[in-house]
Parts: sequence; C-alpha cells; structure tokens
Amino acid sequence: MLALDAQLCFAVYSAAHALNRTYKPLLEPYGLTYPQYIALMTLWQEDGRTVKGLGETLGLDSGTLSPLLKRLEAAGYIRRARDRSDERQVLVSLTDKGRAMQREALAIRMEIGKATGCSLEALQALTGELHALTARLEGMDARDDTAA
Amino acid sequence: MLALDAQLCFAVYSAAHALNRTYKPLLEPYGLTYPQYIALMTLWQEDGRTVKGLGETLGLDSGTLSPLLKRLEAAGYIRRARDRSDERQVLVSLTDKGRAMQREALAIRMEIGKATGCSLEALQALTGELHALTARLEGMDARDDTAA
DNA sequence: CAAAATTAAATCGTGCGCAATATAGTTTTG
DNA sequence: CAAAACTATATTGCGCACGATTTAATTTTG
Repeated sequence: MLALDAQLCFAVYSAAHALNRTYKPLLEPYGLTYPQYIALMTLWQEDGRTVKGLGETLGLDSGTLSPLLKRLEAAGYIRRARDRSDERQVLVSLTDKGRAMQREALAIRMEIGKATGCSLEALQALTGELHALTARLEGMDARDDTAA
Repeated sequence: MLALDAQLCFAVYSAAHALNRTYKPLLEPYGLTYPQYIALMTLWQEDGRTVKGLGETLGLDSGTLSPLLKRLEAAGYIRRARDRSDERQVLVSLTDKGRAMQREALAIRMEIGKATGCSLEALQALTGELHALTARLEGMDARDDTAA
C-alpha cells in the first residue's frame, strides 16, 4: 500500500530508460538520438512549425530545443529560418534527408514493435492510460494555490 | 496503424517528464532531485548496498551514480565508505537525515497520489504493464546476434 | 608467487532537460 | 510616435544518463 505510487513512478522511470536504450543502437547508424528522433517524428506529422509550436507538442522549452535543433540542422535533417513576417519566430522545416529518414524509420518501428512484444490492443491500452496519466499530472501542474 | 509504436514511445517519454515535473516542486524544499529521491527509496528498502548493487536496481552505471551519490552525501542524506573486506566496493548507507526523509516522503506520496488521480486498481494495472514492457525491452537488449 | 585477467568506482566528453537570464522583435498604451 | 509590456528564441549553469577510459583492488592462471 505505502509503496504503490513509488512503484508507478519507478515503473515509468525505468520504462523510459529501457525504451531509450532500445532505440539508441537503432538510431546510432543515422547519427540521431532518441529525443532528436522524436522531434523529427513531430515534423513528419506537420512540417514547417515554429520552435515554440514544437516545444508545446514535445513539452520542451527553448533551452532544450534550441541546441537540439541546431544539432539536427548540422546533421542535415532540418533547416531553420526566421519567419519573415515575424522575425521573432524560427520556422523549422525538413530537408530531403529529413523526409527520407521517415522511410528509414519503418524498419526501426518494426524492431521496436518486436521488442515490446505486445499485442496491438495491449499497446493501445497502455498508451491510452499513459496519455491520461500525463494529462492529469499536467493539469495539476497548471493549477495555482488560488484554490487553497 | 503506422504510428502506434511511435505513440507508445512518446507516451512513455511524456509521462516520465510529467512525473519529473510534478515531483520537482515537492522535492525542492529538501534539496533533492527526482533521481536522487529514487536512489533514496531503494536505500529505504535495503540499506548498506554497494554502488554496483544500486546501479543494478536502478538501471544506472557508475558514470551516473558516482556523482549523484556524492551530491546525496554532500547534502547529508547518505554516507559512502569503502568495504574493508573488498576495497574495490563502496558501501552506501543512510544517515539519520536520510532515514528521517522517509517519513517526510509520506506527504510527497500523498501529493503524487492525488495528482495521478487514479484508482488503486488502475495504478496497479498500469505499473504492472510498464514492468512487463521494461522486462521485455531489457530482454531484447540482452540478446546477442548469435540467434541470427 | 608473479603475470594476466577480472572487477568496482571514478572520471571525462557529449547530449538532454530545466530554471534563470539575455536579446531582439512585436504589440500595446499614453 | 515613443516608452512600456510582451513574445520568441538563444544562452548559461547545473544535474542526469551513457559510452569510453582510467585507476585500484581482487582473483585466476601459469
């Protein structure tokens, strides 16, 4: 009873590290890290977003994203350019190499699918529960002490 | 269909960050970080372990643990001492302050329990599925190319 | 018993994550 | 329109995470 929440926090912590370790050797041939790969995935869904927009999707601020995106640019996967209609914003867009990587990712997805060894239903259920958990936690973060 | 595994990896990634962000303000008054807190939790379960033993439980190597434990020692929560029967090993043990923190953690657990907003059954189910996922992923890591 | 192999920690370099700060561009207000 | 407020991004500092290397202690082998 007293250790249940602890078990959950440790379970999430361990699963995140295990996923990271599983992806690492698959991404290494492409010179990508796991967070960089996740950033690329969001661009595959919608190209040409701002740094702020990416940060909201990923839950990361510019302190994390700015250097990460610079490395993605240096590796040739993306381009960064100031929005000419609002020079404060930086638009991030995929290069040909960045788009080509989406096709390479198919093999990676298959490897990860094998490694998880879950049924589709189990994956969907787990993903849904994690999204719900994250939403509740971030809802709590947003609340102020005004209620007290 | 094509994005299911991606959704899982992103769901775990986001949940881990959300948990970290939820713990941070609760741990900040004690000068502890989330990984330091997790390390303390393993010592509450079994005190006087070696760095290697802790690393196996936490899934961390000495490159991460050595500096983390030094900070925990500097903050007064633990003591580190070479094992006199095998001077290669460093034994990590709780101080009075480290043991007292276990009682303080009760309030933190309650806050986290509230923030997750899950039923006990839901927490147990989620934790169990994550442990199973982690075990499968680490099983894959352990496998060599000898099968191929 | 001495050389070689193994083991446990520590250290170093790189990248992620976040808080705090800085900088530059835009909008609002007087 | 100029000063103030706001917004987007970049930078800095600290801690975590991991691979690779180093150092010291123990065990194995010849």
